Amino acid sequence: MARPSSPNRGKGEEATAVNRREQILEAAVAVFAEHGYYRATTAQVAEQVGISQPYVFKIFKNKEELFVAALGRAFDRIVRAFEGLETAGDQVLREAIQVYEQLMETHPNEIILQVQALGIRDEAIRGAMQDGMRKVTGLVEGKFTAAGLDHPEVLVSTFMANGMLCNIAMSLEMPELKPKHLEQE
Amino acid sequence: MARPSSPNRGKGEEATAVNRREQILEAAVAVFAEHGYYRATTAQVAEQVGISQPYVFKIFKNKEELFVAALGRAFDRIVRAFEGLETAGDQVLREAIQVYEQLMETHPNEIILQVQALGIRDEAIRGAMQDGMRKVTGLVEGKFTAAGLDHPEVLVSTFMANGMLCNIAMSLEMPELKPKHLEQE
DNA sequence: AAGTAGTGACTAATCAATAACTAAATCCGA
DNA sequence: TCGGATTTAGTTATTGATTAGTCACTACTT
Repeated sequence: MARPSSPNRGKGEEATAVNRREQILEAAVAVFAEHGYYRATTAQVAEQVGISQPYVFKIFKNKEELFVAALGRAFDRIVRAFEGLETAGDQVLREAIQVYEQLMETHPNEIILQVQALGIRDEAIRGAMQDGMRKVTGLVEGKFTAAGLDHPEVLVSTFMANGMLCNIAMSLEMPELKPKHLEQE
Repeated sequence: MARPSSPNRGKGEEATAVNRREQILEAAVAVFAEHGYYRATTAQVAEQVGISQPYVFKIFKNKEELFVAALGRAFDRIVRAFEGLETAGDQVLREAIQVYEQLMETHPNEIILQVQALGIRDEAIRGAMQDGMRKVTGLVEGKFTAAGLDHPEVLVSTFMANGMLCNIAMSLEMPELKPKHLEQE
């Protein structure tokens, strides 16, 4: 009784394992962001995709692996976004902020996921979080250095601190917490 | 069969409801910090205090209330610490940093608790977190203003951002993430 | 006939929360 | 000052719900 709703589907949306994986990940991001890792259930993820709950476990070994994959996806997007930075001089800083602000608007759930991962006491999840943070920090430092900025380490640290405060402001729904700079927009 | 281990206890440690409450809160901070809100069990908290699991529910209505109380305790300590700030001029900034660093050393579990609370999707807990953040931000802004600093809002925002990055660095066990300032220690 | 994509039914474990109880301390009126 | 009532501090036993994860199966497709 596979795919009862589409006995002859369009060629663009074959139900391959690969795009099921993507669908599940997308649903997982939304469900985890809404309810948190522990309260979110695999049944909710399955429901959002329109598959049965056990099928989730055919694609992902367990819930932890699903979360780690969803988190990895979120970090991949950030990395891809920052990889686009090419501007030289201190204009790169403004551009980096803009890129991140764009990301927060288009993929808020992936930001929420990160904030959640900060506090989850689970080896695999913490490991994924450490990896992600290291990648982002390293990448941004490379871009700041390439742009010829002085004290890139300090600037990256400040950038990360303000980025994190943005994430937190969003997660807590406290817009007043968002970073305030001297240069007003 | 109450208090089987101490039929005649020392007068300094009467098992009143009030100090049981304190004992439970202290254990809760430790247990929540180690395992996270959802993985931590009320049985673990009880065990650490040396009481039965159901007794926890005689003192706290439910697990959520226990966590909220533990979180409140953590914020109270931060507030008390910052209330001590009296220095004038931009020296107050250095002092604030020092006070917070002291706190992180003496009460790391309360810091971990806060990072966890950032990501917990629960109305009461989020509310407590918002309250705490507002109190701290307001208090620090008052102190910075009283010290005669220019642009206190910007300085507070930067201070909070760096403080949060410290918290995150601790929670993720990534010391390399700690804020880097220009003025080296 | 073999692989791919999927399901329905179930289970095993975990845990917050409750109910029903007891043992000691303290109070208090005759 | 004796002994019953009440309060305080705690316990044991249990349960009700939830939910990750498994198993055995089916139906298309190639």
